[in-house]
Amino acid sequence: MSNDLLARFNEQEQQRYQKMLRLRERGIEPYPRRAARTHTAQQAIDAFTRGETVQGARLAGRLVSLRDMGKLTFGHLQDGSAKIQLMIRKDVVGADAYAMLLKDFDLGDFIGAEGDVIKTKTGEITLQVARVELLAKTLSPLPEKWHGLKDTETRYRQRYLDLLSNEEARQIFVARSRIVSAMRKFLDEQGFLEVETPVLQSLYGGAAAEPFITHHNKLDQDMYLRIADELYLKRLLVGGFDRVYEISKDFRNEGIDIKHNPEFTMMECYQAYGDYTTMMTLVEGLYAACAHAAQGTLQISYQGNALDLTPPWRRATMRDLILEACGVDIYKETDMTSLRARIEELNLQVERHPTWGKQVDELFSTFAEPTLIQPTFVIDYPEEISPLAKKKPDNPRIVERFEAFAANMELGNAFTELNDPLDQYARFM
RNA sequence: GGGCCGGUAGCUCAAUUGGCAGAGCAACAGCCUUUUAAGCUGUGGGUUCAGGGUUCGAUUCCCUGCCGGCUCACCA
Repeated sequence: MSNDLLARFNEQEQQRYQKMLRLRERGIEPYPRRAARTHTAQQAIDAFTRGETVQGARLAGRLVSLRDMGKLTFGHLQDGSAKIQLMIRKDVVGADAYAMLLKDFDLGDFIGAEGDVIKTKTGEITLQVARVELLAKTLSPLPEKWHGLKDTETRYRQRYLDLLSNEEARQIFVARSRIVSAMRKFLDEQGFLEVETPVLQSLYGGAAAEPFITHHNKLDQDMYLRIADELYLKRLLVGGFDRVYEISKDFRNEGIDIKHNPEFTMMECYQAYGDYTTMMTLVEGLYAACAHAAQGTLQISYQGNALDLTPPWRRATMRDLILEACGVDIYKETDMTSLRARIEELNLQVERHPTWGKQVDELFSTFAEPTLIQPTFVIDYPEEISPLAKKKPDNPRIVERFEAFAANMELGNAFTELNDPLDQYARFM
């Protein structure tokens, strides 16, 4: 090791380095090539719980706690599946191995442990260790065990530390993976074809957001990272596919907060020959499948709210929701003058907007949206704020569009696609 | 981008009016055969985010910058 690198080590890293050298001097390779393992921690626990006798199980993972009681030591080993207690007795593993464990192993080291699964007198399922081995010596100490890692910068920039010390972070990764996989399975079974469309686009569209700009050197041309997949997916319908979807990373050069990230994942799907009621059925079924996969139930708890995702979800028109929430009937106040008059008559505290459609949307988000806790399809939006949706047959000011809400959060957006080229042309003139 | 708050030991946090920079966990040396935030005794560990200013003296007050949190705007 160069002196440069050694000098950068802090006290604890120096100590761990010395332990590693000691192990090597005794002929123990601190970084062996592979580890034989017969069970993950979860598999060992599950097998024992089922009543099976688990003997000579070989586990591998990080040593995450150690409680030395003299001739007996307890600890925990954590692998990708779970955490399991280790019980290490000096008289079982032998004096040399026991001393090595206590002197030269550190929290955070990857170790292999072989033994029988038992239950201690406090009832915890535990590996009674007959043999331990080092799988990889770590030089950096782990974050503190009790308070855990809280510094947000470290949690985000060194996500591996967050995963190691915060169980919730692990759970979120697992839930996310199950959700994405349930989404694929559900859509595949419904006859959708998964596709990938361009991330680098010469013209961006499908949403109203600032793009990230990059440059193609050989073409000497600026390109944009996509802000949405919509336009390319629709072209696949034109090309003859009836049902397509894409799970994609998209990029928006906008503000960052708890619900917004410049780089984010979304799913878009398009289905021919149906309308927005078809999509509502699809969406509630999709959420139900994802919730079942991630939580095993459709009764979920989110930020203090008990949510029931069981289909069918409530459907309510934007008009009725606004009327209930603040007493304005947007089907009566159909122009800016009468809408403003009604708002002033009721003395509503609401931000002003230049057009009727935007003013209606503002009334909705100010008064109606906060009331939407249980899953709800808000249907029938103003045409002005939905330029790609088909108009209602009986009301040209309103289009067949919905947004799904739950726990005051938007879950999705869809509409009966406008496929009349003359109407579409007229709307952009 | 605006406003407010913050950055101190490996981690989580203290530090009175500007006056020797501390605790718990982690680490190190010990004791302990049923612990699980184990317990007990002892020890070491600091460029107080960076740079500048005021002062006899700055973690503390002022300025600039960097990074983060909350919030408003934008966006989904």
